[in-house]
Formats: sequence, structure tokens, C-alpha cells
Amino acid sequence: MREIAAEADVALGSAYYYFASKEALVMAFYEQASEEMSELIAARLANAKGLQSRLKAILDVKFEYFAPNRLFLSALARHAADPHNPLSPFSDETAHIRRLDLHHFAVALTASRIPLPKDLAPYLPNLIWLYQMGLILFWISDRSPDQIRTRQLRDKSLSLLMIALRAAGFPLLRPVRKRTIDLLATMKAETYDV
Amino acid sequence: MREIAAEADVALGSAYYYFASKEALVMAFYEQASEEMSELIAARLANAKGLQSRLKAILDVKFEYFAPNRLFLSALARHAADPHNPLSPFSDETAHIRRLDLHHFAVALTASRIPLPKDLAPYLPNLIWLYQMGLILFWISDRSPDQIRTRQLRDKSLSLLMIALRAAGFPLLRPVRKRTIDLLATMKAETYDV
DNA sequence: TACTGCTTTTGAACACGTTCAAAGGCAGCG
DNA sequence: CGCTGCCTTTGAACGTGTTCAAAAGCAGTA
Repeated sequence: MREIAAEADVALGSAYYYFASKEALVMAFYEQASEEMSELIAARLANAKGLQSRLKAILDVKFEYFAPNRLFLSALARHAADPHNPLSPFSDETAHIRRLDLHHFAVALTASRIPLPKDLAPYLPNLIWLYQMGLILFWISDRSPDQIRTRQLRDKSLSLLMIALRAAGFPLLRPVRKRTIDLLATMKAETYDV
Repeated sequence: MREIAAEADVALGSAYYYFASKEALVMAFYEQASEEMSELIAARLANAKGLQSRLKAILDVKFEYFAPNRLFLSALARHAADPHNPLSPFSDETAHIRRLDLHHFAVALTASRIPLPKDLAPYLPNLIWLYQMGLILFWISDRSPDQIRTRQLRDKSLSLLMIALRAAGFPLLRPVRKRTIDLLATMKAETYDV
């Protein structure tokens, strides 16, 4: 905070006049990033056809946008797991940021040519959002050159996801799907919004 | 640390003579917990029959053991996501603790009556360990009375896991299984030991 | 200009993890 | 007993996030 205040040519106390805490300052960074990415994503979604390439488009925007800040994000990821920590992507305080993301995933899903089971559909944006968080977390600590491994993982997991979504509609799997949805409902009621 | 030192009736500096850092002190707590639980788990595994009840036995020991420290664990969970943080359950520093857990899961799996595909088998202990971490993380911030929700989630997810393991052997699902294993191999090479 | 009430700025001070040089025990040896 | 070498203990001091009372600007009004 002393460094930041000095960089901004103000006294330490002044930083705390404009930002309630170091956390709040970081949150402002999140918000700005989220809004800027939201525009980029909307633009790319308009051009992309098919669910897989749409999801890939969203992921690509995030990775490209955060690429210069990968190490910075790594420092912030310390707080990622605790849903009570305001900086956690699961917290109430970041709910409005999450909403933007969920919206994009919902949009990407509407145009899907894969028939999505009606009972599962409401859970899909949240599920894919969670999948995306996992991928980003992996990316943050991916030390392979140029983060190739994350890209491999992205492609492989995306195509597996497509297979899973296609399979989810099979009549034979109905009982399993019902059980899964029951499980998701149990989780949803808790702090975790999965 | 001042509080801990005072509680132990020594000066602040003495605490740092016996523990390199606050983190190291927490690590000692982890280790002690891990060893004590390991004995409890081994005892119960000897009595339990069937994969599902064995996995349930492992989970039960953990929940029962940590029950008095649930809030304390919640404070520690702050570090859970960053694999570079020594306190993270994914870190190199906690590898020896993880090993004990993995061993128990491996033992539980050997006695399974479900035929486990040979190619998937090596990944199963790690996968179930990860599942268990997720469940514990859920439990830590489960604010439902007496953590009923976690227990529901445990039962529902355990029986779904059994279904998934049974399905994993179906010849029809071989291509999907191969792809999944390929994906797991991609992840395994990274810091994450999934 | 002088006064009043508000916003903004400031830096000293605090909390807590950590470091470290100094001091205090405490064997074993002469 | 004193001396030497080691282990143990100590508390002052540092770094960094945070708080807060005081001071400094800055309208608007008379």
C-alpha cells in the first residue's frame, strides 16, 4: 500500500480514503477487468458459431486479457478457495462480477445445436463457469513453456464436455441425470453456487 | 504468534526457535492430525466391506476428527487454492501428508467388487482424494444445521461415484474413457497431482 | 475579508508475522 | 571453581496492512 500510494504521489492515508482496504483495491481491478472482458466476449460471441467454439472464444478472451497479469493473478489466487473471503470468486462480494460471466455462458448455450435436457439446462451456466474457474486456476500455476499444457487441457476438456452434453440427453442415462441434478440441487442451496 | 507464545508461557522469539514460521506451526498440526486419523482409518477399513462403505468410513473419520476444529480449518482454508502455498493440500510441502491419504484410498479400492478398468485404476486414488477434498471444502463452509447438507451430498455423490465406476468398465464407453484418461494424463504432468 | 461546514490529505501509531544480536542456561573439562 | 562451547531464551526492531485525529483545502455566505 505504501508503494502504491507513493506511485500515485499521495500519502499512505489517502489510499485508504479512496479504497477501504487493499482488498477493495484489488476488487476494483477485478471489476474493471470483468467489464472490459465482457465487451470483448460479447463481440466474439456474435461471430462464433457452435457451442464449442463459443466456449473457446470466452476462454480465449480471458486468457489473452489476463496473460500480462498471470503472475499477479497467481498472487491473488491465494484467496480463491475460501468462499467467505471477499476476494474469492465464490463470495457474495464478487457475485455481480460472476453474473456477467454467467450471462455470457448462458448466451453461448442458447445457440447450441446440441439438444440440452430441460431439467439440466438451468445448472449448465454455473457448471461451465466452475469448469472455467478450474481451467484458469490450472493456467495460473502452469509452468509449461507458453502454458501449452493449459491449451491442451482446454481443447481436450472442451471436446469431452461436448460429448458429455450430447450424452446427457440419451434416454438411457435419464436415471443418472436425475441423480446428478438432485446432487447439484443439494449443493446449490449452500454457499457454493454450483 | 504473540498469543500462542503467551499461552505457552514463553517469549515471542522462542516460538520461532521451535517453529520456523506460523505456517510451520500449522503444518505440525496437519501432520499430527494426519497421523492420528491414519490409525483410525486403518482400523475402520479392516472392518468395512465393499467400496462404498469403505470410502464412507474414510470420510467419516475425517469429519468426526475435524468436527471440533471446523472453524479453525475454515480459517486455514484461505490457502487451499494456491498450489504454491506450502499450506495448500496440493503443495509439495504437504506431499507426505497426501501420501497417507492416497494409501488409504488405494487400499479401499483394492477390495472393490466392482471391476475397475486397468487403464483408469492408477488415477483413481488421486481422483477420489480430490473428490474428498472438495467434500471437505464444502463441509467447512456448510452452514446448514449440524452440516446435514454435507452428509446428504456425501451420500448422493458416493452412490453416483459407484454408478460412474461401474459404467467406466462398459465396453461401449471405452472411447470416452480413453479420452478422459488422456485428459487426466495432461493434468498430471502439471503441479496439480490429480 | 472573515467565518462555517464540508471534503480531502496527511503521517503518526497500531497489530501481527518475522528477524536477530545479545544474554542466559548448562554440560563437560581442567 | 572457572572456562569453553553449545543450546535455549529473550525482546527490541522491522515490514506491511490498517486506523484515526489533526491539518489542510475549498466552497458558499455575509
